[in-house]
Amino acid sequence: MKNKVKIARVQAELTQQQLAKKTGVTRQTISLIEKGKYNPTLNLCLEICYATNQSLDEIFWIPKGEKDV
Amino acid sequence: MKNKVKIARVQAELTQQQLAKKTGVTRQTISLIEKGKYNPTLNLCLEICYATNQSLDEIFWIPKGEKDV
DNA sequence: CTTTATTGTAACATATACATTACATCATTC
DNA sequence: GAATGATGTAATGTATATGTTACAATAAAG
Repeated sequence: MKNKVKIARVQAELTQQQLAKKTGVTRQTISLIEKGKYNPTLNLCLEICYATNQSLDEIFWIPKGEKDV
Repeated sequence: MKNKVKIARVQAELTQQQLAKKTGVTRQTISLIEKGKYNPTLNLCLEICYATNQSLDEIFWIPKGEKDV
């Protein structure tokens, strides 16, 4: 699960704690998602986009074939 | 959970059954997602995109403020 | 060198995404 | 008018996303 959450978060100048609060989850959840250790739900993906002012494609898109490499 | 999975599926000329097979889930899961009755994981969203040749933003984006209306 | 902020991660609990089986409805087709 | 394909949905089970609590490591700050 390669994604760009950490990049988006840093660009938005948020800590994991702050992003967690804005998105309604815990800091641990943000940490694990950044580390690629699990597979967030669409709702949470959208909340992360709103909090960082980016789109789903910008943060979460993975080209076909690059996903489970 | 408003999304455009059904529109994308019909444009790709797939039945629920065929889309389910391509994405590795059951027909019931596809049906419930189309009906907005739950909140798919990012992995499954990506599989649906690949199977229908569309992007995350095209199928799953919801503008801030329109989500939990 | 203690304090504080940020991040990683482990153990255990809970909520929910998804599977399985099954049955119903509605078209179409033979 | 039985048979078949497409879809909706309900009951129950399993896997996993997420919460809670807690501890460790690092770096900056005082």
